[in-house]
Formats: sequence, structure tokens, C-alpha cells
Amino acid sequence: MDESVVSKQAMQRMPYYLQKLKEMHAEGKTEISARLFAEMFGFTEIQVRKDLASVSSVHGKPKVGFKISPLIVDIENVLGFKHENKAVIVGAGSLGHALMSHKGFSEYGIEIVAAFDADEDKKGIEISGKPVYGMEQMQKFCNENRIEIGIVAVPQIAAQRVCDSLVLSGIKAIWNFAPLHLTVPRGILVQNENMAASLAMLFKHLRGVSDGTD
Amino acid sequence: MDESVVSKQAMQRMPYYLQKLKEMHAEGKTEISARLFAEMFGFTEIQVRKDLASVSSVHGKPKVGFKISPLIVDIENVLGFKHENKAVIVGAGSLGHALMSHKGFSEYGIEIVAAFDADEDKKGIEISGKPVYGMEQMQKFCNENRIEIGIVAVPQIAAQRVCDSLVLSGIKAIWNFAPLHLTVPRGILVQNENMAASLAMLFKHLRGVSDGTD
DNA sequence: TAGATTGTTAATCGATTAACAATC
DNA sequence: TAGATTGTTAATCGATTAACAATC
Repeated sequence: MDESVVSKQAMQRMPYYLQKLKEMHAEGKTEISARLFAEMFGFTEIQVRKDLASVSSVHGKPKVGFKISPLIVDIENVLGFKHENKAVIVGAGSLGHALMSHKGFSEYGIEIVAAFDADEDKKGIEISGKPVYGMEQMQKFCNENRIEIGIVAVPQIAAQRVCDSLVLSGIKAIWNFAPLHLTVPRGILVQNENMAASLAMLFKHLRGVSDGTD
Repeated sequence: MDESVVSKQAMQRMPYYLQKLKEMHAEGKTEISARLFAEMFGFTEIQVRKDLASVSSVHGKPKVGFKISPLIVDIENVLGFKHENKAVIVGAGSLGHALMSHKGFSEYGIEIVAAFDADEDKKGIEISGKPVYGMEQMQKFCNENRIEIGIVAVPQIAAQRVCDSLVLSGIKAIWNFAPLHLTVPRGILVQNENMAASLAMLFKHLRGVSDGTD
């Protein structure tokens, strides 16, 4: 009964399995084989098998594969999508707006409960039914509501300052959409939604392997 | 004169170096040492040195480090941020809106030139000075303007269909914001902006290492 | 010169893949 | 039983880290 170790990269593949499993479940299917997933996602069969085995509470059955229903529960548990994790967002600009309006987050176990913005005009408004407060109310609000996640959706120039305020407000993890490195005390996690890095990969592919040789 | 190999992961760290180098350049600084970067970003000194060496066109100088100006150019070249890459976006909802309004993309070498949306009401409007067309115009537009990048910002349910249309329109790379796996022909790259995976990492940290043990 | 910092070569670590036995 | 698919153990691969020589 070792604590099965799920590698960081396997963790990143889990949401894709989960999404497909839910779809198949809705279609009335009951089993999935590693081979089938491998084909769908373009992973190797062995990799999928290892991934599924590392999270599944029940063994896969030779010749049939893994049972879909328990697997859904297992993956949701591993991912943490089962708990409802409360988050606040800082920055009610167009990105903040998009995130607050996003319907799918509840499915990922995250609930955005409020936003904060330095702009006086935005104070007091609601976006998708969620209140927007002034920055000065952040600390009190986060403490009272035991918020653990802060989402940074402000321009680069304000990001570090906002990040510091979030830390002071008792936040434990920061989801950062600003394109820069945030400096935080030990014990606080910064998860970067690194669009620049994504684009870099994309361009690399476009230009092919032969470029910059001389 | 080997083609220096920049690893995939190093590639993802480059935007952070670039951002900081630009900042330092603006402050009038001329050199950066690996040690200093390591401290700033929480990487190891050796890793930073290897990263910088792998892209730098000029050797670093013992005791001083790397010259900032040429390094900026080198990293921009490696990342592909120098060329202006034209992209179209599909889905003019709140996320599409946020992406179209985002000022920083030009700095990353990407230019969003138009959006497409199935909603009749959105046809003909402009968002941040960029036109929104109906879906039926996509293929013609992309061919005529030799668009290589398509951004998918539609709900999950429409994503695969949109993806197929983009491929038919001659797109070479897809930047996918929908939370599912897209199936594409060989040779087409899908770069996922995988928010679910980010959140999974974040939750894992919040709940600490001890969870799901029994 | 002395010392800080780079560059290079080898060792380690983690993740993926391969080979093959186990089992429904 | 036969065959498909799982599970496990070993081999490979890529990235990081360590050790140390080179050099401004």
C-alpha cells in the first residue's frame, strides 16, 4: 500500500483523461483501455497505462481495461477538483472579466468569490454576479473568508505589488497571469499561466527546426 | 559551431529572463551574472548559466557575466518574438475579448488581426480595433492573409469543430484555450493553455503532500 | 596576482519507454 | 484455452546538478 506517486507531468495529463472519461460516461460507456486513450491523445499506450494505474483505486482488468466511474472519482480526488476552493481575483479588467465570467471553473473545483480593483469606477459593481471591491478591502475580506487562492490579473507593472498584498492577506497560492516572475516568501506557491512560454513553443514549431543556425 | 540545443524547459524560462533583462536595460545596467538571476528567480546558478550560455551569441565574461544588450536580442531570436506572427481568434466571447484587448502580445511577436464568431449579433463589430467576422468568412480570410496561427477561444463543445475549420483554413499552429484535447492531422501543433492543469498543481500544493494516503 | 564567474565534463535524478510475466 | 490487456521490472532518455578547470 505505498502512496502511489503521481509525477508532475502525469498530473498535467489527468485533466484530459478526466474530461474524456466524463464524456464517455455520459454516453453510457463503462470501460476504457489504455490503448484507446493512447490513440485518442497521441500518447504511448504504456504511458497512459502507468498514468491510470498511478491514480486508480481499483486495478485495471486484463482484456477490458479500467472501469470509468471509479476512475472519474479517483482523478477528481487526485486533482483536488472535489473540494470547492475559494479564490479572489485582483484586477477587474478584460482578463479579470473573462475569468469571472468563465462558467467552467466550478467544474475544476475553484470558485471566484470576489474581485478587487484599484479603479474607483469599478468599486461596487458586479461582474457575473460577483462583487468588485476596492483594494483597501482585500485584507479584511480574505481574512474573514479564509481565502487561500489569489488570482493576479493586473498589468505587469502592478503585479508584484498586488502579489505582496495578497501574501499579507494570508493567501497560500497565487495564480499569476501577469507576464513576469513574482517574488514570494517561502511556502507560497506561484503558478504561472505563462502565455509567453506557450507562444515561444508555437513559434518554434512554425519556423521548423532549421533556423538560427548561423 | 554546433547548433546549440535549447531544451524545451529552458525555452519556458527564457521569457522570464527576457522580461528582466529588458527592465535592467531600461535602468541603464549593462551586465548580468548567472548568480544574480538565480537569486531573483529561485533557480540554481548552474541552471541559469547553462540556459544563458545555450542562447547567447557571445560568451559570458568571468567576473562580470553576460552583456545585457546582445542577450536581449539573442533571446528574442530564439523565442521568435522578433517576427510579427499573424493570428486569428475564433470566439469573440469574454475570453476572446480579453485576448484581443491584451496590449502585451505585440511584444511577444503575435498580432491578432481578426476574430470570427458564430453569433450573428457579433458579425461586423470591432473589438479593440479588430474586426469580427462570421465563421463562413474564415477560410477565405486566412488563405488571403496567409494566417498561420489560430486561437481557439470557444466553449468546449464547439472547440473540435472550430479546430477542424482552422486546419482547413491552412492554419499551422493552434493555441487552444478550451479545456479539452484537440485532434489534429500530423504536422499541426496544438499548444494548450491548460488552466485545469495549473489549478491541479495549485491545489496539490494547498493540500500539502499528505493527502489521499488512505 | 587573487578571486569571482564562466564553461565543460561527469554524475545524478526523474520521466518515459521497452520487455516480459501475470491474469481475466 | 487463447488472446488481449494489465502490472512490474529494467533500460533509455533528457534535464538538472555537481565538480572542477579555464579565464578575465
